[in-house]
Amino acid sequence: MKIATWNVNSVKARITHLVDYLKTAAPDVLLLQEIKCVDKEFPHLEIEAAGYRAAVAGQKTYNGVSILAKQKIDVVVSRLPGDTADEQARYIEADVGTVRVASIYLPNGNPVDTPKYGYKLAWMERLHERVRALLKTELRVVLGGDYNVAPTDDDVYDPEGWKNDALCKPETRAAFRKTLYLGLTDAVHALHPEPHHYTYWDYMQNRWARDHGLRIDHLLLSPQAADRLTASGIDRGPRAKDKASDHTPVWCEIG
DNA sequence: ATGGTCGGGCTCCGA
Repeated sequence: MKIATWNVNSVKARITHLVDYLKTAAPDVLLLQEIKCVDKEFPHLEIEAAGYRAAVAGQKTYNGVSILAKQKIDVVVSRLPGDTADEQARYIEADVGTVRVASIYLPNGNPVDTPKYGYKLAWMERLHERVRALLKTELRVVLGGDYNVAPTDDDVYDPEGWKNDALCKPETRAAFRKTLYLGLTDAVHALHPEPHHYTYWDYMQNRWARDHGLRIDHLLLSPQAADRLTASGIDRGPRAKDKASDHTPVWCEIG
């Protein structure tokens, strides 16, 4: 089973690229972030024509996550548990076949001297509790998404320039490690430990052409999923296109 | 220190 994650930066603006990706990469499951539309505006017709079903947790203008799959999707939750007052659509979790998957759009957190950073850290603590509960189930779990965390300096083209950014700050990395060390496996890092494999390149300053990127999109696997991990990678193709998202898909294969 | 680029929805916000 091939499971991929992609922050598309507007599913409507990216529908042609998205359908191209489904046809060429043919993932069994695709986790989307930043779809930037409400449920009723989601391009279901195009997705179905490509042979996929969709579960959507939409939101107007910002955020929004989705799960696409060739087979049936049984949604478990459409918001991250732990704060019923939080309306932001950044988490959807479902069973697809024998795998529990989640599409995660972790808050960016910048600027760090505003409540946005506190929201990020609080959200990460809620995610930690959700992961703890998921690991107790002993299911095959694949948590994919835009984590807005570059786990180490190896994941950043210019660590010194980014050291005070919400994606790289020590508190951010500590919170990420705390959840990882519950027993999750980073599917790309496990098979490709070399530094400087990026998943995101800012639109500004010609960063894609210069490979000035960061690795902030991850697929985190429970032990039961990691035992079956056979391959993983970053597919740079979609980022090279005209009118690309600023992120590119990350994938893994669960045997 | 500034401004560089996108998408959405509207003349600015979030990334």
